Amino acid sequence: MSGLTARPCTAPAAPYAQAMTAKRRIGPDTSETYALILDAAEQVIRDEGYAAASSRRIAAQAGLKPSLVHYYFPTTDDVFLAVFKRGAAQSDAMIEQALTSDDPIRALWRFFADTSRNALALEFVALANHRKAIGAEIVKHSDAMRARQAALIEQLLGQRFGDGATPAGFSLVLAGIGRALAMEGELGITAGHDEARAFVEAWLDRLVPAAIDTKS
Amino acid sequence: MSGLTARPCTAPAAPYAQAMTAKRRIGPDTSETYALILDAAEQVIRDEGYAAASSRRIAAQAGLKPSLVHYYFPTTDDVFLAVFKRGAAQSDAMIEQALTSDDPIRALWRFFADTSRNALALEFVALANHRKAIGAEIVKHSDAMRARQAALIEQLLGQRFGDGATPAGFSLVLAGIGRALAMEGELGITAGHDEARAFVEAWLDRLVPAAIDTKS
Amino acid sequence: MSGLTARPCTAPAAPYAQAMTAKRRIGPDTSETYALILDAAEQVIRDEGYAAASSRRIAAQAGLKPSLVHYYFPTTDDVFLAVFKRGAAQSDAMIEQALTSDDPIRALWRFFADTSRNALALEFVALANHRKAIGAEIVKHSDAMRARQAALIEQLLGQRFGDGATPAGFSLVLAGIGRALAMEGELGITAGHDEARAFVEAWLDRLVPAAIDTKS
Amino acid sequence: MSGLTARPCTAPAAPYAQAMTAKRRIGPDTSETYALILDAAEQVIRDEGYAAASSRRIAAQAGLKPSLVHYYFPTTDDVFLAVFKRGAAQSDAMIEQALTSDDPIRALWRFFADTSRNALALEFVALANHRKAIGAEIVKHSDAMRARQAALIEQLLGQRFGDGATPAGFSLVLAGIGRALAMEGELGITAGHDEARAFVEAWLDRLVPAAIDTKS
DNA sequence: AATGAATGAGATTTCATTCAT
DNA sequence: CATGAATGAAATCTCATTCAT
Repeated sequence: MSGLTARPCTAPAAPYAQAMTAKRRIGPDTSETYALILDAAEQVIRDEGYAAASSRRIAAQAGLKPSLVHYYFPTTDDVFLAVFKRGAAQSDAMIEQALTSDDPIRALWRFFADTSRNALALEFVALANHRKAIGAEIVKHSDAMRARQAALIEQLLGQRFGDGATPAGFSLVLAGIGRALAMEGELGITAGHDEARAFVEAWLDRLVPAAIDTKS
Repeated sequence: MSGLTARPCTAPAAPYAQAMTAKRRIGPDTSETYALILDAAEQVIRDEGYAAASSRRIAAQAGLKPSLVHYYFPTTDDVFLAVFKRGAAQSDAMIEQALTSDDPIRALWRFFADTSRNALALEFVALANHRKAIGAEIVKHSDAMRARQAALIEQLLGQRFGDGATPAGFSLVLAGIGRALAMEGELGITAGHDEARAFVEAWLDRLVPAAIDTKS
Repeated sequence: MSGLTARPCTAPAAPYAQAMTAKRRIGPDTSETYALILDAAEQVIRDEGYAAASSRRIAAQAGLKPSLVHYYFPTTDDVFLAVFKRGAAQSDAMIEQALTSDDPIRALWRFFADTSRNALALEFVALANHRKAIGAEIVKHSDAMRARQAALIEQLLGQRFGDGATPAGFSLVLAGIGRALAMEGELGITAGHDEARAFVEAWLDRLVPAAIDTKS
Repeated sequence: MSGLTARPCTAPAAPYAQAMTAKRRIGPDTSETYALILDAAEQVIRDEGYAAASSRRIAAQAGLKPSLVHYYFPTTDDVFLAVFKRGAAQSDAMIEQALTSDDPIRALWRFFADTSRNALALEFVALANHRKAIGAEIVKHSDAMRARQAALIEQLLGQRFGDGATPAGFSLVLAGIGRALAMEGELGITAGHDEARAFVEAWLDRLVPAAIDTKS
């Protein structure tokens, strides 16, 4: 795979963080170096894929020595998990901001169709295939996010759904279409994109007519 | 699968083989090992992710020596590309079958929401981020598939779309929702799934009412 | 060494040609393919060094399949030896032509200082370090050549050497200076070259004055 | 040899090390392994040719693990370059010593005709054909050496040259003859050697008569 | 006369990780 | 806090060679 070597899963399903907490610093850290490593790791994952995100590569990106990465994150999986958690927290904040904005539904849609966080999320989904800790974290985060959205959508749209849709279903549908647009867009696929966008917007207009006025 | 009489791809990548590409024997004897490798590679990618699909790992899965994998596929990328192309051809066939069935729209929807081909497709999308050859192939295939679907949808549903939807947009929307269901389902996320499914089916019922009778 | 892998010397000091003569064709062959392989091998050795001249690489250069190279030359060393022998024969011819020309001494000097055959010769000398068969062949050829030259120089210049020089010594001196010029010239070293050339020519003029007139 | 306080060259080639090159410890502890690798590499190149100098082979010669060789020299080319540079520095020292001796011209001639450093130098010239970094280093070193010699020869012999020879040309001529003697001698070619040696010495006697007395 | 298949060895390089300091 | 040294494992790829056809 030329450069994409699968790391030997020395501790595949191991208690990846708790057991060695005592040994080395793990978990949120306020130091600059810690953030620097996460930034570098995110960059590498985004640009070259999770398989390229070795501790050496991350250290190089950060301008640090590999040993230091291991000092902060005993295991490379720890880096992945920390990057995911930070990214998930950022997504949460963005969604929270969307949901508390003037026009929550459309803000949510814009978030879903936004390309910026998509490549990273996709890498983590692919990664989840063989890093169970990542998979569990994704599920946890995804469930919480959908529940939060569903609650707010219910409160906002209440009885409006006439097509058999429910808040959670609505959230999933928007997310699915948005993600497809973002993912395909990044690959360079554009056929049907404008039409799909227009279709969703027309649909939202029917569901949330009042917001048309308040929308920027 | 073995019906596509795949030829070993040593020829295209090996520098010394250009002169005799045409003479390459493509009988079943040759294809067996070739198909075996592709099967093994697909299995590994599906189960453990593309990053785990090393020539060693693939060979082990196929019960072959690693050297033999390199004999058929000089480069690991060649394996990926061949697996993708074979998978794409299979998808094409499935879609074609769906589109020529009694109830093409719902068959298409069932294909999109089907979990079986999804993990593999996702791996390739992730892989495409840093393997341009894969990316190009995905785009090519995806564009062709969407065009084919749009043409048939147009012919079937014609003026029925009342929401500003168009055939290509419709295809994308169905694909996006289906993929979200499949991907999340595989991860273990289920919130909102039944509702989303019901919603799509209700929508399809409004668009393709006649088919309700013919559907199983 | 990235691409320069030392071939495992499976049969290092083995009777590299005699023993398997019966098995496969070896030794001078008049077929086109045989010459094609030698041409390709020479090209590769010249351009990329002897270490890059693998049977695969040679086959690629010749547009043939690797198996065919092995069919003509059971061992890669056989290729080297054949290339060397052919090159040596060509050098012999060139020297013979020089020695029978109007101005043999200067023609010999021009041959020595000629760059064209130098890179190849150098590769063979380097190769001789660990392929004893090559080394033996070089010594044999070199001794014969020097003897032939010495005989002719003696006949031409006879008693002219006043500096304690003898024909064989004279031949070696010319060869050494010429080779240095050629070798350094190819590397891009030029300091002192014009001066050395002028020096040799002045020397030859003193030794072979008559030829000044006959020289073109 | 260990007196040149060589630093491990991990720094220059390893991407992650730029920041701390200055901090690299260069104490004897570090240098030992480094020098050990260089010694082993030089030995292998000398005995079996540059093509045999794989990281495995070098490690075996040094009694180290192959990984350790890569730790010090990320790339096999780095080993070659380091060996060349060290050898060049040693040559420089030897030449400097020759040039500052009682009888510099004859000492230089003895250096040129010395067999000990010749095999190695030849390997590097052959290597230079397809390793441009090596080639550049050879040219650089060779030019500097010739200039230094020419300057000193001029100062010593000044107007003595009567045959159209100049200091730089003289240096090249001596080097060429000396190298031919050394190289052929190593191969086992001896025809004309004594005569050539006698010829050069007679020539030097005419050029540097005074030294006859001081010479051992 | 020629060639596809196969294979074991080995070369280069990268990795994660440990450890002593 | 941080890091240089070291190492075993693995990944990718190339080789020479054999063999059956």
